[in-house]
Amino acid sequence: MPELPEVETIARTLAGEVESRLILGVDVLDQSAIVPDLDAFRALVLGRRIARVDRRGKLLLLHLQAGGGKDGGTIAVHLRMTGRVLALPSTKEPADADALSAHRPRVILTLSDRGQGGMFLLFADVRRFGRMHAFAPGVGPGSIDCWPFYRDLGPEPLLLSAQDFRACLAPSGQSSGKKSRARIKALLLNQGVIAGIGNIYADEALFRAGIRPDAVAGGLSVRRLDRLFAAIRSVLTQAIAENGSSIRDYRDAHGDAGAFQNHFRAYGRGGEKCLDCGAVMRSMRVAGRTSTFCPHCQTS
DNA sequence: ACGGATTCCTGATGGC
DNA sequence: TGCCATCAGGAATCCG
Repeated sequence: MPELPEVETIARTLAGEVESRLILGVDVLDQSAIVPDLDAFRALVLGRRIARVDRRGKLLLLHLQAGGGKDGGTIAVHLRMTGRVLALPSTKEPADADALSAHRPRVILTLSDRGQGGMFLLFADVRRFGRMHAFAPGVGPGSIDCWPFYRDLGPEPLLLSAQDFRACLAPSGQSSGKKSRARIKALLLNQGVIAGIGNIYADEALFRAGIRPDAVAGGLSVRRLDRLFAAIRSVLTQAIAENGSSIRDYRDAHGDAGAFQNHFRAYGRGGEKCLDCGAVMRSMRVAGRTSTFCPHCQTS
């Protein structure tokens, strides 16, 4: 599933292929893939230039430019489970059509020639959970800054101090004085608390920090939270260096798989032996997700 | 108000 | 071999 390292890898591999190109064509093969509706989406992106590609949390962001270099709004792609964004060079041959449809695209953007031939940007997604959102420039209704999911995203884990990490896990507005019973894994998966962590990297970070996924976050010591923060940074950094984790569907913009799945120590290892102590790894459901941990190495 | 459960989707997988 | 139930999960939404 595309989490922070996967989306970062897609952004990096996509940037070199599409930056500075104009969007000349918008083909929507599945209208449920886009927000807003077809006419509005087309009006927001057609003729715009892709100025820059980057990422915020698990969102892939295409920053657009209008005529005269003015802000042209943003395309935000959320890949959810099985989404892919691919850059495919145009060959100007009739075979192009077959090559594109083999990827089962939901949306195809036809991009301008930059001197080395044209390019297609494909959004494909077998499970159809993902979305491609188009936003108007500036702030105000219809701009990305007013999209609640984007506006309320928590901080980037790789641009955060240990102290700020502890602060964002602390329950906000505890006016009643009641202690939160939220599980640590539920908080890590909550994009409004911290952005970009999904099931894979939550399990991997908790394993490396020696903390059970069902531990109550409010009961963890400062020392253990600092250890968790270090584990999150370490696992995300390593995963980016390995171009992400490809379990089944994930590919970068060139269609290449990542390699961090070969370094999993917790995710998907239920019933197998712990690589640290040899105990049998357990799986349980926490925050609605399968969560795998070592009952010996990880504690509440 | 908080936190858990459900829903949306389709392909892979396992049991019989 | 074929069929059917089960599972995977991010985030919106529903519910106790």
